[in-house]
Amino acid sequence: MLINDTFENLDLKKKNRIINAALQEFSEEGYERASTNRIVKAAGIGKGMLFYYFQNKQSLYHYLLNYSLDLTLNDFLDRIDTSEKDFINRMYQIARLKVKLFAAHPSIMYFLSSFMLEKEITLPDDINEKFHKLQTLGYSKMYEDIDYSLFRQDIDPAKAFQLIQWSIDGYQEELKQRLIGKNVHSIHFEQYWQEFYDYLSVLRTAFYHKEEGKYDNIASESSDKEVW
Amino acid sequence: MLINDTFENLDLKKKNRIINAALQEFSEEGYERASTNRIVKAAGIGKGMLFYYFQNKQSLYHYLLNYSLDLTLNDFLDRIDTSEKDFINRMYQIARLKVKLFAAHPSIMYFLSSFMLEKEITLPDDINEKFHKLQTLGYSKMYEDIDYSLFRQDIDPAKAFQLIQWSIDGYQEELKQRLIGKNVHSIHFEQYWQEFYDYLSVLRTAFYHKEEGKYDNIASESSDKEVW
DNA sequence: TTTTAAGTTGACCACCTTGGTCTACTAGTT
DNA sequence: AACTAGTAGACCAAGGTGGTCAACTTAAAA
Repeated sequence: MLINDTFENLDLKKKNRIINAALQEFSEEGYERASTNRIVKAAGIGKGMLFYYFQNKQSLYHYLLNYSLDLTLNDFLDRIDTSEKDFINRMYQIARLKVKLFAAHPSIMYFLSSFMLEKEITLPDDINEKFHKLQTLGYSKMYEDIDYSLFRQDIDPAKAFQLIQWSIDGYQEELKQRLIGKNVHSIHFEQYWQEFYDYLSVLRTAFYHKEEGKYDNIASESSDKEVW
Repeated sequence: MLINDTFENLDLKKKNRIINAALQEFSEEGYERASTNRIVKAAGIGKGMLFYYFQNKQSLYHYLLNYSLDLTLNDFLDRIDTSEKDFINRMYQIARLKVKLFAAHPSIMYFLSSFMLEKEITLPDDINEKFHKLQTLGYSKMYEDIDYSLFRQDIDPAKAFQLIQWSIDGYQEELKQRLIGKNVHSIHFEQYWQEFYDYLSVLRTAFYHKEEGKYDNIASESSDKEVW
């Protein structure tokens, strides 16, 4: 992946400039159309250096992918608290982590999305394995140890799972569209979390059986100090 | 758009070969990256002919877009029956029309999806107007004249609308993923409509207030003779 | 101070693809 | 025979590609 450790020992600002320039180029253009010329230009380094750090374009791509997967594991999956047995609460928690991750590392998230759309990419075994392990882990972190007894008894819980999942995905997707182009720092996330919370309340009413007053306060992690 | 009517008077098979080759190329590659060389090759015509029919690449694109919008209006929007006041039934009807359209003209649907993702496209006024009229019409065909009284009274109908909408979109998206690469004629649509129907039943149970037995048979258009 | 080595640059290369033109050709009609 | 609409594809200048390499700078070692 890397020719030597020159790149890893680089000044952190420079290193990040290069990584971000590359992530952005690859996610906007896809692997094939991505231009190493534009990458070095955006990163503010000479063309030669890129190929001094990385053997070729492909190595660079693999490096970025590996880097992104590691970050997803550490900053997202490993932080999901599976002791939360309420499915809707679990989803709420995951949504917050997702948004947090997106706000902190947007270019990485865009890069991973674009990677998922690539068709003709072949990966070295180790990265491929890492990727699939992550997928499996993600799946279990979402669905394992859920308390089925909360669901209405006249509804198939598996179907309820799916419908709730799709609803949340739909909301997130729409929110993404609505926020496109806005400056991340100018967004008042509170307001959107409130809106999201309202939708979750409706889902609770619709899919759980009634237990008056039990879930008035959904945000168990309300000790959060961040704005979003 | 067209230089003269030579293209419209073309042998229908040839005309469709060209249209489909172009639709496919544009949807797979996007406007900029699409190659007129590949289009003529796939269509089995000489390079010269494309520019004999169309002034340039842009004219061709505009022609295709106009063509696709017309078809969407005639084969989809105009066929939505707004006398159906039940939101879930309306959505069911729309889903069937969508799938029908997709099966009959997949390349057009892919083309329109890809067009929606284009960022730097500017359209001539007439096409732009047609596009926006279609959007408005589509919106009203989906949400106009819906019977709110069917919804549970402890749930905000606007939110229920959205959640049902997102659920259906989610199902369709997942189905698309599952069916990717399969031969369209080998698919047993019956089975998927049944599955879809089951999800809609759940949504009905969750979001409508109880009226025993009233909606056992959702498919009012069960006189359909088609396989799907 | 001199030598060596690591880090860095961008001009350069051979190659490929692009949208569009134009000459030459065919086939059918007058 | 003359004309014309339809057709093909070689050709063009322009511009981009991933990758190389000789030349240069900087800094540490001897």
